[in-house]
Amino acid sequence: MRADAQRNRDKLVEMAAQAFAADGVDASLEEIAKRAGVGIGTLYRHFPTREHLVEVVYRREVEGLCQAADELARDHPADVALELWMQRFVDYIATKRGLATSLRLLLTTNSTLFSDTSGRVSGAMRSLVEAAAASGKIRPDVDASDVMHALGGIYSAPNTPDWRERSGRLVKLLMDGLRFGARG
Amino acid sequence: MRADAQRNRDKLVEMAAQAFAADGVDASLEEIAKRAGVGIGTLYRHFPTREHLVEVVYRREVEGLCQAADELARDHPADVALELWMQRFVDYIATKRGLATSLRLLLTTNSTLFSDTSGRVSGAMRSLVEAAAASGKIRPDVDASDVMHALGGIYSAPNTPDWRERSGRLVKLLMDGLRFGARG
DNA sequence: TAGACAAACGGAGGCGCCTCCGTTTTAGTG
DNA sequence: CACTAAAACGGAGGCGCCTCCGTTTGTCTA
Repeated sequence: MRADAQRNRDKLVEMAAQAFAADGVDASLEEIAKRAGVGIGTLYRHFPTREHLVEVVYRREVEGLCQAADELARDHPADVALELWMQRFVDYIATKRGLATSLRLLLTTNSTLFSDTSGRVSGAMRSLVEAAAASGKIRPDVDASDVMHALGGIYSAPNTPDWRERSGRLVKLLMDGLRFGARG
Repeated sequence: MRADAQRNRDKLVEMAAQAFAADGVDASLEEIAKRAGVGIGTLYRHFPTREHLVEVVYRREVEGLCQAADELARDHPADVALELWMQRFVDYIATKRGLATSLRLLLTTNSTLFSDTSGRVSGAMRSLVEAAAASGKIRPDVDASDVMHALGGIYSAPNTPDWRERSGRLVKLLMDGLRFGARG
């Protein structure tokens, strides 16, 4: 791929991520192209349909989330890393919710998308939880899938305006529970 | 509702059914309005979104299918009625397949749609099967849900060009199996 | 039957989608 | 460097979506 093509593609994905986050999946593609500083034709060459673009943005989101797990684990104590990551997980769910309509269509078409991403995310959570348990920062008798399950509450809430705040409190509460009775 | 409004609404649904069958859910709404002899504004007043129109067309399709069961039962021997109805069921699946994308969205939004329609359809099949079994035209040791299950094959085939022919043969084969060992 | 008014009609206009193709840029070659 | 072919760019144009509002029609009352 030519250097300019790569640059434009990256810029398009970047702008699309912002636009989808701000305006939902129905954000104007022409606006996205304009903000990326390219013509609409260029956008369509890279991404033949809106769904293609949504998928790339979504995979990028998942990628960022998983990469953050590694960085947080490197830069913070294990329990703090877990908490920060879960707060970021809330953001991820928010964007996933925004992309839901398109994702539903994608998931029925491209079945690898779901298995790819859900595997990656739960893997990231697992390693954070196990590291925290091993270091004694949280109680040892918890399983990563239990924690994931406990986070399930953030899915259920409708799009209330205070959803983010409530989800943040849910994470803190969960962390308190996890730290209770820890060795460290 | 004013008489002219009712007339226009009926005409719109009629034309929409034809258009969706011919061109899929992406059929032009402006074309549908034109063929119904009304302006595009009238279409949008009756059906604020494409999905509203799809839902009404779909319910109408289900309605017609269930009503056909009664009529066929009245006008034909029980086994013939069952066979004719299953042939019509194939058409129904074909249109349902065509509307699939929109229906998927509708089903997640309006949960009564699925329970309403699938209940009605399986009820119609049940009464046809039971009547045929009771009259001795087909073997008595079959359950309506088994027959429905046997028809499952018509779902699986991708949109091959000969799908309709193959489904028709499937129905005939199934009927032969049902008639085998019947009293009458 | 005339008159009034609520309800329905219809299409112009503005916007986004997407295709198509002439123009520009890049990377490789002599 | 100059040249060239391949690749990428960009935006005009055509089409469908949907809203908005001035016009028409049906229905009810006197």
